[in-house]
Amino acid sequence: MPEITLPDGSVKTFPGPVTAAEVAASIGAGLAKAALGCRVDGRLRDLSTRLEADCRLELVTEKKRSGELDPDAIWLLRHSAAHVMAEAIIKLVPGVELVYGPPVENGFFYDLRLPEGLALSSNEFAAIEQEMAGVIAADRPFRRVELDAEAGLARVRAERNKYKIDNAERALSGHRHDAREAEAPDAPQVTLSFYATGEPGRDFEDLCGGPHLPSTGRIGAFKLMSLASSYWHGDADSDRLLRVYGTAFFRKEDLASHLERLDEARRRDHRVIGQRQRLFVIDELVGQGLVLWTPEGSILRQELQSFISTELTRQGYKQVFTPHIGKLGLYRQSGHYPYYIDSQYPPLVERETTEALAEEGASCAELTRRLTTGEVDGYLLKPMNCPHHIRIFASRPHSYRDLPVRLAEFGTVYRWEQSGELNGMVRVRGFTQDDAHLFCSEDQVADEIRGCLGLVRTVLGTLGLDSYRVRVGLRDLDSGKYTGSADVWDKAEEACRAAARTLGVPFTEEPGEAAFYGPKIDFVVRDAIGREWQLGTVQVDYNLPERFDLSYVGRDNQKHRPVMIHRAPFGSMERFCGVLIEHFAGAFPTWLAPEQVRVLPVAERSAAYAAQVHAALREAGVRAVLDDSDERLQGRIRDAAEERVPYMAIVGPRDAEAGTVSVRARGIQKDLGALPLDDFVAAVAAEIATRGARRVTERFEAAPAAVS
RNA sequence: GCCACCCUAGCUCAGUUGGGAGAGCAACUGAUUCGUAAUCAGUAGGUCGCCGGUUCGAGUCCGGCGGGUGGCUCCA
Repeated sequence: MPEITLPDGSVKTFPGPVTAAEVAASIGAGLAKAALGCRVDGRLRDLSTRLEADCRLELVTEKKRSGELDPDAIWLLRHSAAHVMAEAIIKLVPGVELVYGPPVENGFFYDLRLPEGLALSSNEFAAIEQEMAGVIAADRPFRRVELDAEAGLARVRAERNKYKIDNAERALSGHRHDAREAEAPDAPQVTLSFYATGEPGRDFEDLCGGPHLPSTGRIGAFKLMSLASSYWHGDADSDRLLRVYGTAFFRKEDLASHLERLDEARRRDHRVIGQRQRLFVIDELVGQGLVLWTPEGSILRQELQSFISTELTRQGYKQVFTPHIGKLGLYRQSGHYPYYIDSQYPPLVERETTEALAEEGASCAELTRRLTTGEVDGYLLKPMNCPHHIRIFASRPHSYRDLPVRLAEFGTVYRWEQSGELNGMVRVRGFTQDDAHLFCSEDQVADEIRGCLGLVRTVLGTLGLDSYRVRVGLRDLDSGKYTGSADVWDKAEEACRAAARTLGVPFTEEPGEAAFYGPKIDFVVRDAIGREWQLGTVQVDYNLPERFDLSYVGRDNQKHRPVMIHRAPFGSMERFCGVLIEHFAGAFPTWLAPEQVRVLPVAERSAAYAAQVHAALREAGVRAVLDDSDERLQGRIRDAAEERVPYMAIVGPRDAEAGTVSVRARGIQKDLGALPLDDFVAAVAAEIATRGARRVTERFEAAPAAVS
């Protein structure tokens, strides 16, 4: 006689086992119709689940009672859509072996193995979608079939699909990789479940832990998105699978708005905007992942660097410059070579050495060996700036009174990223970090970390990237891969934690995410359309000072080991600018905009005055461009608007007469009115100097339409 | 690196079963001189990514290479 406790605290008693669906029906017809699944004692289950014992029951509907979407509902929907897609694909491509089809953040995928010699292309999506639409229109129920382990395994084995056999074996041994329920990871199942999309024995059936929607008809809208490949078990040495991505929603409008969001992201893509606004190019003759900054993009970067430099100077950093390469021995000592050998450009070896080796008939393997041992020396494109900065620190004796020593450099480093990882400006092979290394005593670590965080706050705040969080990467206590003693680590981790707390932004602690030489703090910023980007990092390092035997003389006249802090709060100029392009969708704040004001004479007879306005702006340090082409004014306004120029100064005979300019501001589709030329120049200059704290548009807010 | 897909004018793209290489925008020239999101006309522009193959004939079919996109895997 189960007693069912509902979320409102009420208890319903039934004379015998009931299904969740029946409980829903006993509450109301509306709920019975809306119910998609249920949570039994917090675990997501089918609506058809039989409740035999006392439990807490929550019925899952599209929206929670509070009105927000229930993530479990969308999970059920997408998991079910994955089954429908699998059925459609199997029907259209006989011989396909299904592997694994879970819901994911924005949809679902199904991994499959195509028969030898067969390919699937996105051209076939329409046919698959049509097939799926048929299954959905038929509104077939999802039926769970549960077999004991032996019978279930026998059945899966009979299908001769090694992937599903593996899935079944893993489920029975507790390794369910599609685990969602809290109970899951290590609780072996004692049964295997299959889900039929319709009638067991007649319709499509798939080994699956469930749960699912009551029926296919609940899938309101879906779309196949893309094809990709994946590895079985995520293992590069294992089978390659074809992954078909799709997404599904309860309503067509939700799918439409999802697609609209994707479009918006595509419109903001820094590669698209970067090309349209000519901010950077990546040229295949120069090389993959190597960014060429155009004059326009260079302004953006230079403005950011100047801003950051100003803040660094304010915080007592000293700027340095170091070369792009260094001798291999330097990196052997730091440990970067050969430990990270796979992610470095190969070493440069002197010509005579190469020739001697060739004469000797040495193999590549032999060369590599000698480079590693130091029998052969060479140069390395620097993968990090720290060794160079360390040598600057070591070039003179230091007293405790000097500390902290803060060496900053916009340092360009080169890393051999896998070609498949490269992405526009945000994942590249040569990039300039806003790097600095702080050499300090142990008791200065916390303050120095706080200083780094302050810098981040200032810069991100100015850019309107107000939403960001912090990840504190701590060591994994069970692993021995770290250098340094436990108490030093404890101190460093506590310093990171304490510093993160003072930031006043959300932070998470992630054990196992520390660098091998120390804990770190990563910054993850959220851009204007809600995407997260990992930018910079602050890392505490006890290892390199040891390796380079760094020291300072303490108050006690003894040598002491400094602690190093590595910090690149914005990661790299490439990634940071790429993120900013997307954040601003190319509409940069005036201080960053490559072109700040466009001067537009109404017609040729105003050319002389326009030239005067142009000159006055340039004189004041404003990046102004004069467009005196004989396009009509409308056309030139359109051009400037599309190029996202912050301000247009439109001048005609009336302005020439009165010594004014008529102002248009980006994003405001009208003439704001006229300002005296000097006022306008001063207002633009002030907006630039204050990095947007004061704005030209303020001049028009007090008295809108003062001048028409 | 791996898998799938893609590569046609400066940009965005069309090119049907293998048979004349196209459009819009940009550029250039001329006309137009105009007060707030596209003035009109004309001209020029291509080794159809590169190399090889099949074919009487290849942008189109096949193979190799290069580059890109989406994923996977990685990211000091």
